[in-house]
Amino acid sequence: MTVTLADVAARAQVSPATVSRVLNGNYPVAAATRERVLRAVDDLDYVLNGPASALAAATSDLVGILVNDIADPFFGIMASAVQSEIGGPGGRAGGERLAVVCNTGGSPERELTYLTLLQRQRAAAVVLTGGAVEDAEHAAAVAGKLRRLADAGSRVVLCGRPPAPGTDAVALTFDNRGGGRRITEHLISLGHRRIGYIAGPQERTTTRHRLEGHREALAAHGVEDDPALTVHGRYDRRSGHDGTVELLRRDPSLTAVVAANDTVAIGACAALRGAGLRIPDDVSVAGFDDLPFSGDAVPALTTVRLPLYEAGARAGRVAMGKEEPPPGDVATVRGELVVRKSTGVPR
Amino acid sequence: MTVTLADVAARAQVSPATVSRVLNGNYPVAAATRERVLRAVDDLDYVLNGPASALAAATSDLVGILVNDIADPFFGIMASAVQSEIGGPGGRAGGERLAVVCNTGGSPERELTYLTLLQRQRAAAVVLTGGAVEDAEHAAAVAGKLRRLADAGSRVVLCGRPPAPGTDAVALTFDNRGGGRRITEHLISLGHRRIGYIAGPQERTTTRHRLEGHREALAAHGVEDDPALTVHGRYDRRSGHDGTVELLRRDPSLTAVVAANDTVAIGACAALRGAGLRIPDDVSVAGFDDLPFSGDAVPALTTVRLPLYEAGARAGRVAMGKEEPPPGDVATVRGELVVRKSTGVPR
DNA sequence: CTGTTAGCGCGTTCAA
DNA sequence: TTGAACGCGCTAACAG
Repeated sequence: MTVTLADVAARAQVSPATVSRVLNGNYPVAAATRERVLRAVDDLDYVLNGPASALAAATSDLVGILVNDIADPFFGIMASAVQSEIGGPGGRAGGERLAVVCNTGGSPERELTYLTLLQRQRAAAVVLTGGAVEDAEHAAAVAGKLRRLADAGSRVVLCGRPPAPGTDAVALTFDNRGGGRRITEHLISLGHRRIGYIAGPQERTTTRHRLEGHREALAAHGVEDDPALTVHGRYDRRSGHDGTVELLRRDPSLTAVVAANDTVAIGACAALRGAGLRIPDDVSVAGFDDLPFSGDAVPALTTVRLPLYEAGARAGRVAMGKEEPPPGDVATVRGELVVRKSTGVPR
Repeated sequence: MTVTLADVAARAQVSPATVSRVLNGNYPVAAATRERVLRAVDDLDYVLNGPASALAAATSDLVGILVNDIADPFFGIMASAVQSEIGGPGGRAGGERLAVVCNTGGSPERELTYLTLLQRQRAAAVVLTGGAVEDAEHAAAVAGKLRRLADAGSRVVLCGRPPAPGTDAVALTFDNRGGGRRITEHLISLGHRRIGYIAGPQERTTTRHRLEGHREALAAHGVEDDPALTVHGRYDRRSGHDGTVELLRRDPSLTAVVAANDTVAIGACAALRGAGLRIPDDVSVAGFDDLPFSGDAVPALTTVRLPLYEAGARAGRVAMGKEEPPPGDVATVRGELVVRKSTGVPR
């Protein structure tokens, strides 16, 4: 039915072992023989059987990339960067590796499910992107999975995610706290004192770190941290809209809104506009991440730029063993304040 | 080292076959025995060996999803929809299927490479999203790959892509031509006569179909189709910006711009604003797709809504055999005109 | 309902 | 430099 290695061997008049060797290029093979084999492969339209190969070699060409939301460019950009680094030569049997982007939807259970699936597939490497869920039990379960993946030979890299204690996974962490601090400092320096904050989901590390940075800035400049000025929601536009409506209800005198990320900020802008407020004349708005659309928003969004592509690419290289892990297996990636048109002096 | 099926069998005091049976749930097993096996699996922290399983069963739990650009929500939305339908029960060994999102970057070579990789992995199904490249040689190569995938037992579904002649792949096609016609008719009905068109890459089906719809509308209403009013570019913001600058240079009197998609439209808006023109007072702008940000743009974008999520979900179900393929294996998915604030009567 | 027996297709020793 | 033989871990008949 389907053509196998043996068929190729027969046609090239060599042994199956020889065919395997030319395909993997791991052993010396006479040039003439290799020619013959390659021709047979071509003639027969032979495609290596991945599972069989992986079984025999006890490793596969799969590289898993876990993302919270594949429809969100924040993750899409990192995923495409990781993927750009894992292709090319270096893989077994033909040189190409298969990037497997897994969409967890932010669900802890699905995260674990996918890690199991990748372990089952004997993935060559696994890259986890985005913040982690702050739940002791889940964190322990993830750590266990990561440890077992590593034991089985998979390289594990965290991208934009804090280190996982109890594992030796390499972590490229975003400096969310520092970014959060800088964006709020920017607003304070403009003269804002009543600053609303629309945070992400309560239990995520990214949410907490950005919020902590915000509070650090308030404290450092002696600005009151009114709990009523912080609301939580998801990392989407809707949350920005609804959160802003709520903040405005609680304190109509606020002069600035900091959003958990750019998508949330866009929703905030919509809500402010809906309330008849001008940006930044009446209320300033700040985001986080600097996604592609942020510069095109009207007004262009002041935000913290995270080098998503660069971080993803580095994670990919580390996962492939093409780059040394950072000292201590942890690197912090800073975000840069980008001041545009959505922030100004308070009215 | 790693625990195998045999280890589980030994601990549960049953044969390996029985363990396999409870794991796959394909054969009747006594409740007591199943209990015992499941406990042993748990005790030993056993994880099925995917490659071995796939080798023996001659099929895998992998489902491939090909996308042109994973960082583009257009594809992200479809991919997440496909993926939402392929999980759950029905897969082998534990019920979960692994969605493999493959990023071709729009490159024909990578498209072929990924198809080979998926064939190599004996993927259970493959979903190709987005337009096809219009190159006879490449089309033939893809058709050949798809045929071989189907022969090997993979189900092949095209989502938002025209049928592939010479294959029996199911196609859920977007009515790009009809959408293109409706958006331009909308502008004509508002009174526009000098309408610029920023098309996508020359050689893609999506580009051609949308453009043809545009021209049909012009012809149907006796509006001159000036070749100078059409420019080509990529499906990104930059192309929208640059294309608009060029169109403005060629004809400063144009009153409307139709963009290849919403992302391009956003770029067009930025360029118009940069030229000191108001939208829609001076120039109307229309997009295509209705991505999440389109309603939040300022002004909110008039566009053609494509039911990306629904189409992706349907493709996923068909790929899983959960839904019957449409009659003739081809279904056309219509886009709906969404009139918002970016279009108005010409100045 | 369960155990026994063969492979699935390939990589990798060990000899030659 | 090449071939022969074995086994990777699992599933799918076939018995019982």
